[in-house]
Amino acid sequence: MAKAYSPADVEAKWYPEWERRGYFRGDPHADAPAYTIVIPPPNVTGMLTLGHVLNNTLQDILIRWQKMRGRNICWVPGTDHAGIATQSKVEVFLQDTERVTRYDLGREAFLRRVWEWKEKYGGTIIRQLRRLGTACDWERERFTLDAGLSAAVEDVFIRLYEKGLIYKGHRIINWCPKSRTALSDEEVIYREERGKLWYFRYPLREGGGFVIVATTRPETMLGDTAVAVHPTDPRYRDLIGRTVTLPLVNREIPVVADDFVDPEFGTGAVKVTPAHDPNDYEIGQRHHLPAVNVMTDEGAMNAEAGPEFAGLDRFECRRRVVARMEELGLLEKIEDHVHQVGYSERGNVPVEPRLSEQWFVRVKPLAEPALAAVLDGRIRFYPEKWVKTYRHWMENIRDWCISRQLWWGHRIPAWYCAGCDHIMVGRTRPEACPKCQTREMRRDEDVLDTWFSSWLWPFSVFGWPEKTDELACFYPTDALVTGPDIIFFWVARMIMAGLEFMGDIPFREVYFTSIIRDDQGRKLSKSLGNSPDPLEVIATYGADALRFTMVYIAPMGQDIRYSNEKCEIGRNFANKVWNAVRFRTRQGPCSSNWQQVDDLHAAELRADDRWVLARISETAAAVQSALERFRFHEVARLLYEFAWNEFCDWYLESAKAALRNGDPARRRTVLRVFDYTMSVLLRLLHPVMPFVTEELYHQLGYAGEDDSIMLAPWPQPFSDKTLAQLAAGPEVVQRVQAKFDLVRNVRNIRAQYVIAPNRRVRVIIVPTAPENEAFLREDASALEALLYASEVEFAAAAPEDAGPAATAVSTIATAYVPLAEVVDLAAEKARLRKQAEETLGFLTRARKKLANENFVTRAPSEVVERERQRAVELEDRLTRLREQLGALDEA
RNA sequence: GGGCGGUUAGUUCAGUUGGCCAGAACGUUUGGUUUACACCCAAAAGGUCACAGGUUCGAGUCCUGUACCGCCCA
Repeated sequence: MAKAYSPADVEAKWYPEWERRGYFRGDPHADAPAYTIVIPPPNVTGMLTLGHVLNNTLQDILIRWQKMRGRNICWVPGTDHAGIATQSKVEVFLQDTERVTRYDLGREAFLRRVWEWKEKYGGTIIRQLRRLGTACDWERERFTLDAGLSAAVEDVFIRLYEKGLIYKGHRIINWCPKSRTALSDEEVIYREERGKLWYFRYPLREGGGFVIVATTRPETMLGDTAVAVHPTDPRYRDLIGRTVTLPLVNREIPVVADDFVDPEFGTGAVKVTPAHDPNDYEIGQRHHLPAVNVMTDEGAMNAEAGPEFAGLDRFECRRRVVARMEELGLLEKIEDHVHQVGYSERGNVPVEPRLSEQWFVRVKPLAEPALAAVLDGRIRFYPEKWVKTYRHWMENIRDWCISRQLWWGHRIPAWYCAGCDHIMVGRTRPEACPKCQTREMRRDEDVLDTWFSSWLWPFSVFGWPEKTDELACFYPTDALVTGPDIIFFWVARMIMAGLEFMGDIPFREVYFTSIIRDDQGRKLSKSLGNSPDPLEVIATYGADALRFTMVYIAPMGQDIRYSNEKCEIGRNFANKVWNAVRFRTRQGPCSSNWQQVDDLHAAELRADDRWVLARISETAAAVQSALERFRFHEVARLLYEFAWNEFCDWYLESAKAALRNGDPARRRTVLRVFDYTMSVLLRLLHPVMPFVTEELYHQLGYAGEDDSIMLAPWPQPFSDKTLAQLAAGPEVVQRVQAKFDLVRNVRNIRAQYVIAPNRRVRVIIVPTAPENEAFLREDASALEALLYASEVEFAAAAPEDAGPAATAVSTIATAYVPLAEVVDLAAEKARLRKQAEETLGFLTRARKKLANENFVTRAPSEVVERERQRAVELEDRLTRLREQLGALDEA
């Protein structure tokens, strides 16, 4: 074995092998219970980001864990068609390469080009995922525009239309002037901006005077059809019902009273533009105001804005309107104003609220059962706090605008009769209009929101609406792992769709991942240039290192701060485990019966053996429990700390001594305990670090050529019976840890006195109790090795003949290190005095507690008992420290 | 404006139902070629657990309030 782990070859070797052997395949006819995950489909145009790395690592951990537990795993990968993103990307591409627009090409030809582009460049992310080691069932890879998934989309549209849950309506929607399409409310991102608040004077038609209105969007005044005030506002009571003349346009518009108006905002009088503001639209409805649309779909002014402004871009128009109002003496004042501006998620331009005719889903009837499923616990969220967010959204849900003025996507299956405009919804073009028999008709030009296909993902990937074996076997899926940013877009809607179309929840548990930031706490973004390329990270540190690090630094529910250097954690850890195995391979072939230790008895084992068995069993239990609660970072920490701080630092060092000095039987037993423990450790670690664990499992001979750690059983903690037989319970753990504490104390002396590590010293141990002596004598050679001692002597009291000694006072024993030539009396006294002071401090606090009658009577008896014992130990230690100080005084 | 989260060593964070002598990693200091590992070993220093009250025998943990930071929704 190489001196250091080098991941590249190992990763390149095992991934294709796993895939070739079909380990990732889900079998719909298997006897074993299924465990299913559907991947959150990334955009087909996307590249792998660290967000994907985290997300998919967690899914892979669950899948590999369940595979080892014997479940019939099925992890469905795939991509979505990302309507706006893909269409714009290809438009830019065509513009750059051929200088043509989609309008030049026409719909059919353009779509052919998008498909060509997709075949050529799309799905990069899917290939990149393999580098991470994900155990996806690649034979089931799906794309939201596949024939089957498209059929599901059409089917759902038709069903909901027939049920009256899809309708076409005139409403204010969010319009992206750049992509020239409607967006749903969820696709608008609000950003705080420093803007202005302009105060305009609107002249009253009669009697002179003005009403002053404040606005953040002056250009929309061209579409004003009223001024509104609060009905109880005393300042304006007299104005209600009067008429003002809209400047620049010269339209006569009424002053209306409406509860919506906030008297505190601006002047308390607001302009009303029903065609360009959702709230104004509502006011318009209540007061039967006309809606005047003054803009084109590209965000420029149209003819309704008047000849002076028509054709101007909306922001240019804003400047012109303000300038003209000022000329007319109608600009009262301008204030700085911080407000939220809605941006289009994809287009990254301010959205324009716009009155337009679109298709909507009436979501309320779907939302109610979907909310219930989460509130009654059929679906559980981790961390649970997201339930509140979900609930709030579900209870205030608004209809979902699903039509998009794009070409790339599922075209809406609706036809309009040329004769009577009757709407016909169906899979195919109707022969004739059922109303007027006209045979001429045109199909709706629009496509559906991408989320209208991804909300069906958990069942459409299995062939719905056909009744397939896959659906029967794999639905409902088990866990969903995704980011909290798409809880509304996707998670909530999948729950609605699952309940509506499958009659059952789509998944049982949802884990929301952390948001990844850079080491300064900034979100990762392309423009900041602070998003590392995961493939480069994998090339530098290895896939396992990246996976482990991500999991290790990602606590549940918190943001994580990432930097490439942190991957050293994972790389170093992989190397540590690699080297522990390397040590083992030098000790000869693996034990024949490494799989279990059930037939071993306490008498054959050293305390350190029993300790490591106890600890690996506890670790297995803790890891299992952490996985069940989706506490992934706890899994990583448990394994890291066990492997490094316990197994390598202590057990391996202790085993060295036994292997060097022990008789053949002892040697065999120690190797067997080592092998068993290492095999459990590797299996527990496999879901997080699949490559290195597979490689090491083979290196050690735990798995044959054709076998795999993926097929190895998931480790279980020992039964009570086995624990008793091995005497591997809490007592031995406590004892051994006390021994290690003694060792650390002696090593501290060595460091204090700068004793070269290769210099063996004599250590005299005075145990604090006879059973401690028996315990320490039992495995004296390992103790000697751990202490770097030339010899360990046991004595009943401080040695008198040894000359000046440095003293290590620990619970289990006092250790004397005779150092005639180096001991500095003053320094040694200072050192012991400091310890004595510390001990006294703890002791005082413990005594105070025990003297408190309330504590003794009210605290649980085991807590009181523990405190008593602690006090005894502290007292004992203090006594010994003082004795030693006294002895030094005499010296 | 409404809601949710955070504030613990120099830094990044653990700390599950209150029992803690508050942990880890990185960094720092000291010393190291101990035949698994310098991607390492040993040892050490480093904390009024944001602040102010309260509940409790006992609070990093529960409650109330304040400050600052962040996210989501309007």
